[in-house]
Amino acid sequence: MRDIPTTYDQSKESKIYKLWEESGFFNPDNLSGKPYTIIMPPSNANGQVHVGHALGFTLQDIMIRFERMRGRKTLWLPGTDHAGFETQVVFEKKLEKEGRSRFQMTREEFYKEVWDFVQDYKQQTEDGIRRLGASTDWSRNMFTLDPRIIQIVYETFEQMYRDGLIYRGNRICNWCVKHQTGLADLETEHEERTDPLYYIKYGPLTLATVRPETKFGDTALAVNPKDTRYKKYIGQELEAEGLLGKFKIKVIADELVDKDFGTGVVKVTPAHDAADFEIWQKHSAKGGSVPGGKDEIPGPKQVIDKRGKMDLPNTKYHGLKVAEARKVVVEDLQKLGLLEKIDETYKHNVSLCYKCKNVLEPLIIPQWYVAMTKKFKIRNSKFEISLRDLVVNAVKNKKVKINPIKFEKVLMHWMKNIRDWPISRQIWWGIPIPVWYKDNELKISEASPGEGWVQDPDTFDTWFSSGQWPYATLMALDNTPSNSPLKGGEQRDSPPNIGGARGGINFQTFYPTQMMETGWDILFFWVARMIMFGLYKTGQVPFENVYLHGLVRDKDRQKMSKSKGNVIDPLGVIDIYGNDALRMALVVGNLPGNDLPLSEDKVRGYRNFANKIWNAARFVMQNTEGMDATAQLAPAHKVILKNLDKVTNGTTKLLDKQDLAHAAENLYHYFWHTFADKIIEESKAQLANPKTKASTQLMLKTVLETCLKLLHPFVPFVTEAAWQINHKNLLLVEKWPIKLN
RNA sequence: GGAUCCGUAGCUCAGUGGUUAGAGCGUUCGGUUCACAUCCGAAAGGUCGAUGGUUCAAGUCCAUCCGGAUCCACCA
Repeated sequence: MRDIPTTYDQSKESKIYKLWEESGFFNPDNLSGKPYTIIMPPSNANGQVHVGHALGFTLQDIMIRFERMRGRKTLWLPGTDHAGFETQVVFEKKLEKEGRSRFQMTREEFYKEVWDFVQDYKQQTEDGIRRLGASTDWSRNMFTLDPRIIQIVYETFEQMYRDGLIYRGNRICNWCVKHQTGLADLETEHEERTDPLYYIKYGPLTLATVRPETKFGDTALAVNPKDTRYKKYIGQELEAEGLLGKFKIKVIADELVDKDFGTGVVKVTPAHDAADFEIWQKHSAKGGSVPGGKDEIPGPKQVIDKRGKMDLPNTKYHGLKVAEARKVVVEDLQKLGLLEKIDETYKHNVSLCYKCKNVLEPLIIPQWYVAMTKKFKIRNSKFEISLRDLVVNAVKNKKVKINPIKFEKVLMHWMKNIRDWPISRQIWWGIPIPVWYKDNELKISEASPGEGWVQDPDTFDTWFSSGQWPYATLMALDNTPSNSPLKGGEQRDSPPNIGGARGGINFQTFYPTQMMETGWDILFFWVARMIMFGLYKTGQVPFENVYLHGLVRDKDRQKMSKSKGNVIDPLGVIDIYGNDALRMALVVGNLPGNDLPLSEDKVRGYRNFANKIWNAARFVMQNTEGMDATAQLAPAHKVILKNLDKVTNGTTKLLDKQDLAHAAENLYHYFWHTFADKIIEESKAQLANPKTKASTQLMLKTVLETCLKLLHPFVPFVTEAAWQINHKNLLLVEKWPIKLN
């Protein structure tokens, strides 16, 4: 009998990984067949590898290993993300703890420190990806700040600018006073609060507001045109008593005003309220957005600055924070008899910064925007379409299929109501916007176009660059010489590149990719933008399928968080229970789009399964030594193999349907409760009988090896370890058992 | 305000309109040195959220309601 340990030793996993990696089979250059590509969502290089990473890696690795065994030229391209705002927030927290602040540093100092911080985590993340067993092609590893990537991002920016799809707009944005940057709507949260609603007298009228401190920025009062109570005031200029003496204010009519809110009169403060900004645009030629709009009211009057303090020089309110100013203003209004009443029960939604949860201050700050609904002409065609509709059509026509399908609806609904996307951020950690200004001129250029030019101080929203990831990575690998003179500051006069993307062998071979596997929480942030950029830049979708996984929660369905102390460290788990155990725990019972509760018990259960595989293999190998490979199968054993074919077919079908959870569960069940509990148990007597021995041996060996192959994508380590006992080649590239008929 | 999803065993969830509604974990009982410190066998446990409808047939389709979750959103 061969001496095989009775327990699967998971400490050998790193050796197995090394064996795979050094074999070269992670690299599609060493594989043949039809390409199958997954671009890994680049992991944020600003923290430890967490169990959410482990989930994504596991699902992607299963798909990749399955397709590789099925004979496809599989590329799984790994990468890490500088993660602009996310990383800057993490880093600023760290500075805060050290009693420092970015506002005491130069931009260069800050950038360098963050760079080193990120490089450190980048290394840790890449180690984590290896330890989690991901069969990625490390020769094609990518980082979002790779100069080749940045180059491509700049080219896209330039193209879109020339197509009129990118513009600089001076309009109201979500401003985070703490982080000192504008944010997209997606980066805001809404919270219902009960705040006092103040009824304030404006001459003969009374209006209700939750923000009395912004009254200094009022440029009009507005009522609903159908409101008979106020008809006589429309168009009138009222004289009113205010905190800074008498003032005049015009009354206008707008449908947006709700007759039933408060008194039916609202103040219009375009500099500090998004709805008011819109009213101003409608009622002013200078508002710009409505051609031929009536020039009824003055423009926005800013009374709050970027730090969230009152900007009213030479008044008692100047320099007060908004919250303090509100108190003082209310007191003063009361003293002057201008405060009619306070409704303390008013409930409304406030917008918060999704990171620091501070109330956002709507401010007018110039930002760069992507025009989502504006039509543009596709190159070499008369066809006009908007970026939004590129995405909508691709999803509608199933050029991109989303699993689970309900997210197609969710995406469509979001796209339908989409507004222009602000892509500039007032942060330092990120890709600088390649725009330079001089007097009233603007040039797109990576480097300074010359004397007197000043660069736009902003950086890109991370999603503007990561949204280009699928083609950018592949094009960067090809490192096709760029025809963009961005570096020199000259303007290119070439048409947009739609449908005629440049690209070398990597791009041509692997684009469009087959699968994008990521979390549903970044469907809008990332997936939608990738589809958009992909179609715009290359004329093709970036991926044919999207698989969206959910959030890994603790055993009580709680979100994992450091403060709750319920965070599961995947690397710690695999040290104790092994990689395969964690992988099974992450995949069984995990349907796309659903959150997954994970417990140590569950992992332990699958550790037992890994050991079961090991021991079944041990039993079969010990009992099939020197077997007669030409033996005839007994009819009973043929039946067993026939049933095994059903398992093979079932697994293949489920994997084709992207139903990894059931594929894993069925295999688990078959292997343990059919193969181990029944087939092996019954084989013991047959092995002891010389008449049935040979057939039994052949049957056992066939079932075992088929199972090892079928199980390999799910539990690659233990299956490879078992396989290696008797084979010189790697299970990694064994042929997938195909029994479909 | 708009939208989406979910209510099935103690827990987590499966369940193409068709026998007796399943799995894993947990629970209870029994057995095990013979591949398996990580084993095996068996059992208990369900008016499938409620009501009504379509159908020969409904956990499954439709409507309404109740309960829960989530996403989006410029109403002061």
